[in-house]
Amino acid sequence: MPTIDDVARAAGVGIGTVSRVLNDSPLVSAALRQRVLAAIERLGYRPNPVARAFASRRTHIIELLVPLFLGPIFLPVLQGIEDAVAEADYTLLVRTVEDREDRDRAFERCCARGRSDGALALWLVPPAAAVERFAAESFPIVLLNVSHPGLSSVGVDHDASARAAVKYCAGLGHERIALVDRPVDTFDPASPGICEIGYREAMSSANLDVRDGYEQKVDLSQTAGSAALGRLLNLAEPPTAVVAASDAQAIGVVQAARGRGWRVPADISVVGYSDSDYAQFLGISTIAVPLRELGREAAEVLLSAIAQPALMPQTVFRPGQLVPRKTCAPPRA
Amino acid sequence: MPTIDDVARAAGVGIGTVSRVLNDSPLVSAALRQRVLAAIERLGYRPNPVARAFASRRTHIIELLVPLFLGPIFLPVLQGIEDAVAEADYTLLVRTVEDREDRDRAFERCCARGRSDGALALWLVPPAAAVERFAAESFPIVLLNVSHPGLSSVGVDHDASARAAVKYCAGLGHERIALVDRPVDTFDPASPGICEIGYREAMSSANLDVRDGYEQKVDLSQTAGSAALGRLLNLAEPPTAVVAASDAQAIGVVQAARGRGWRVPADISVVGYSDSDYAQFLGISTIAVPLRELGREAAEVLLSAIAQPALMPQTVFRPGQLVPRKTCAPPRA
DNA sequence: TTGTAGGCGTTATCAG
DNA sequence: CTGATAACGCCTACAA
Repeated sequence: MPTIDDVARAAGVGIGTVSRVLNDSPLVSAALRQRVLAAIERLGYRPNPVARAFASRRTHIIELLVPLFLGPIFLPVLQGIEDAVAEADYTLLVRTVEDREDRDRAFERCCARGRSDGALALWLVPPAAAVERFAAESFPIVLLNVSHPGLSSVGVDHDASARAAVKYCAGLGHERIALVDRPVDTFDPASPGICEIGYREAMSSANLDVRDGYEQKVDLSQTAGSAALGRLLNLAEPPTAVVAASDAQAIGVVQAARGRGWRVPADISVVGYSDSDYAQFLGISTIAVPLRELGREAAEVLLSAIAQPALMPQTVFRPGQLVPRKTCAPPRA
Repeated sequence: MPTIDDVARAAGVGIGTVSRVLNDSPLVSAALRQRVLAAIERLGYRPNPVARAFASRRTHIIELLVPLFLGPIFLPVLQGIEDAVAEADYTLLVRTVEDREDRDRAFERCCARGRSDGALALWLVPPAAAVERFAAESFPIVLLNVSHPGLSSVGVDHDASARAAVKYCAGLGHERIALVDRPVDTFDPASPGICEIGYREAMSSANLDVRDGYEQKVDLSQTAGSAALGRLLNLAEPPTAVVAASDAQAIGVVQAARGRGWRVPADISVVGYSDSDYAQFLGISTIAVPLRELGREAAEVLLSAIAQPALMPQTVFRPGQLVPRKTCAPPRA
């Protein structure tokens, strides 16, 4: 492997010049630039990224913390991130997170200054210790679809989504509308639900009661959705419509309902969240979320934070949009 | 950020000793090790990964080349890779590939010695130029679900899968069995189909004719599956069963069939490939592929190649397994 | 505009 | 076992 020295020698210039050419510095005469470029070509020289990172203290790498529960919505988000990152000549380091321990470890390591120039955490609440370190080392981090005081974040307005879903069901004539929510912090069941505020607001402004047990708070999985519906149907006055916090939950709800002999949407209506491929295939009414755009924007915010370390934390909220399909209908008379 | 020098000074030892402690070298007395560890703790020292990589010529990073068309099967594979990689204290660098150009660029860059210690390419045929460079620089690379002479690869035995699918349909009584295949090289439609050999073998050993137009070769998408079925149904003697090279294709086939008023499986049977979540939800009969294991094994092969550069290329084949569900039935009398 | 020298934080190779 | 010291390949003043 040729080094910058070999190139310099071959081109009959100093390594400074080669370095400048490599970094598109304007401080090189056209003639020398040509000679250097030719030498690079001739030798098949490729600058060593690690050495560059070491010397410049810039890895050109962004870390991505990805929980596995994202399922089918991960790919669109990843695409969006790539869209932004590719232009900036950055590369992605991915850490997958399966449980709480993973998450903490990932956040722990991710701040290893030098490993990357910044991090993007998807659907993940950072532990307090990590947040402190980020601040202390002014390590740029952007949260996606979660927010945290003092940190940049890009996400959907969950409460607005919940309001839209409830309003839609109420508009169809439903009065007993339940919520299958998820904790803000996936790994802390005790944390508040992401949609509960919006749900309550919408219920109250539609003059509807939030009955006991109508707020289920479970994880994003299909199984959890099924279980939640089971509990809902055991209520004295079971709901006629269910607003879920993920498409997977909604699918679980639909399956559990059918398993009990309820027809969807004739006997019960269901609204999912995200508009994943599943929702499309299965015809689940849902709230579409601009996943690819979200990914792109989050990456852009992070990249600008890297470029201008003094930047204040930014917060971007995007609206979701209701997509009526086949799982919602007026309640039975 | 404290450096190794700070630690050495704080512990009253040389940096060599600190380095040895960091790398679990046995050549340190228990006493000194304790002192060093204490100093590390006290200073909150964290070794700089880039400096380490630079000095040791080991990045502890593995690159992953991921085509976007993988869809829902990417996550299980990624999990498997993580399973293996996590133990070895490696990290993943991900490059997504959307089209042929992306692929070539990804393979081009991925060999930038120093960026990573090795690469894992999923469902991707490497361009000849890249293969040459890998050989020249003895850069470790493992192909997943694709094979290439001289390179390690881990994958499913596609021909065996096709044989199993055809045999299953034939066993149900089908005689007009068509194949919706995919090119070995996704970005080269002219390359042979991954399943065609197995398909032909199975047809011939079941004494069935491969009629004109019965071998469709398209991309992995649902749309492509629909289109292929359209062509199949326009044939003078349309098939009564279709073996597909992906679940997405199979779903497309089902949708197109229903769109034409054909019932599945009453009028036409369909077998998918991979056993993705989609296939489970939608009840598509398919060939299950051990995706997570595949990912783990591929990563393991790569890690061992990194550890022992002299190792010969390895090839691992795993069988798929037929999962009967709701899209196959005997043909109409 | 260009070349030179110093430094980035570790690892690894030596003597001791 | 331990401590200097020389790489590692590149960037970046600084001097020319």
